[in-house]
Amino acid sequence: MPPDLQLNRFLPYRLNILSKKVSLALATRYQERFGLSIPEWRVFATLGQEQPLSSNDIVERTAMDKAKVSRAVNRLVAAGLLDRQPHPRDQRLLRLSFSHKGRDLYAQVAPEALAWEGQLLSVLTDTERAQLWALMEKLERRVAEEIPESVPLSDSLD
Amino acid sequence: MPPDLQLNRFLPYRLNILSKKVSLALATRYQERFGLSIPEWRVFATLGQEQPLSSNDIVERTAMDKAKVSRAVNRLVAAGLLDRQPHPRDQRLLRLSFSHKGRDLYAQVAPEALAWEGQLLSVLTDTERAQLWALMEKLERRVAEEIPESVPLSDSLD
DNA sequence: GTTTTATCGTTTCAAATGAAACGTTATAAG
DNA sequence: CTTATAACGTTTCATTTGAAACGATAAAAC
Repeated sequence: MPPDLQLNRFLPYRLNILSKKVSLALATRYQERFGLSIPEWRVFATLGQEQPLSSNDIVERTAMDKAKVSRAVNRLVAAGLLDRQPHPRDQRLLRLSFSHKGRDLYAQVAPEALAWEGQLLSVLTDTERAQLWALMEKLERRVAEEIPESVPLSDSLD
Repeated sequence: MPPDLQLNRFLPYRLNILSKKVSLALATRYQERFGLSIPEWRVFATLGQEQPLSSNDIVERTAMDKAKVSRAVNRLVAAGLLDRQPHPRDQRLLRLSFSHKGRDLYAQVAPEALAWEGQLLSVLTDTERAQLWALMEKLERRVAEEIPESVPLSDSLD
């Protein structure tokens, strides 16, 4: 008798597919309209939260690989969207922040991302949205207990 | 005034991180214990649902790239876990199914995956689990409407 | 029946990835 | 002070990735 593993009722599987679809749908938009790759968008949006940040801050906040962050930052700096300055007290750190151009772009991108999310969430009631956040937080806390010591969250987990 | 995009309340971002963490936690287990890579596990688990399947069936069911499926299938066949036979009526198709060894391995892996999922879901009540599935299904249907025509779901969506 | 056209799975190749090594700077230990 | 250890960000390099080209088969159009 085979074990009853119903894949479409298996959380890791469904979560992966949902996450991919959501990322793709969104990525298609800002790729086409703003020329940002996914890693670039992640870095950019993270800086929208708080500035300045070091590369390592961004690694921690996004669960991205540090090499990937380094490359995304370089592209953003080259594109004139970020300023990169040495930290005055610790020369190992970078102080990353929006350039003027970056701030302008963020002012365009962020509302659009929010609007898109709003469309997506429009299928849920307020109660359901609250449930969704609560459930995701519970799961995230639970799975955090399981993850072996600070293993980097690589991309190719599919 | 900056647009208020709170990243940790932004669904695509949180979904991505949760999905990564879940996949990683699980992957670590079957990688170490059974020597299966993530793509291999996906193919393997899909065949656990239904047999025989063609490579293309697996592509559709898993949202994986067809080149990746092709490579994973080859490794599984080489490892003696799958049988690959030509389809009698359509020579383009493969008939993939578990070998004897594959069936044995599945009998080991599947219960373990289910048990692990059970541990993860143990933080949720029955009601909450039902909510989770309902919410995910709503979101998935909604996002499916947004996805441009049959764009493949690539891996590097992060 | 012959000629498109489409489908399946593999292979190719350029790009992306991430683990490890590296140079640099800071901190801790001696 | 000097040496050893740690942290930050970049670079290197082998591997993985996936878009596109491909060969082979089947279906559709003519």
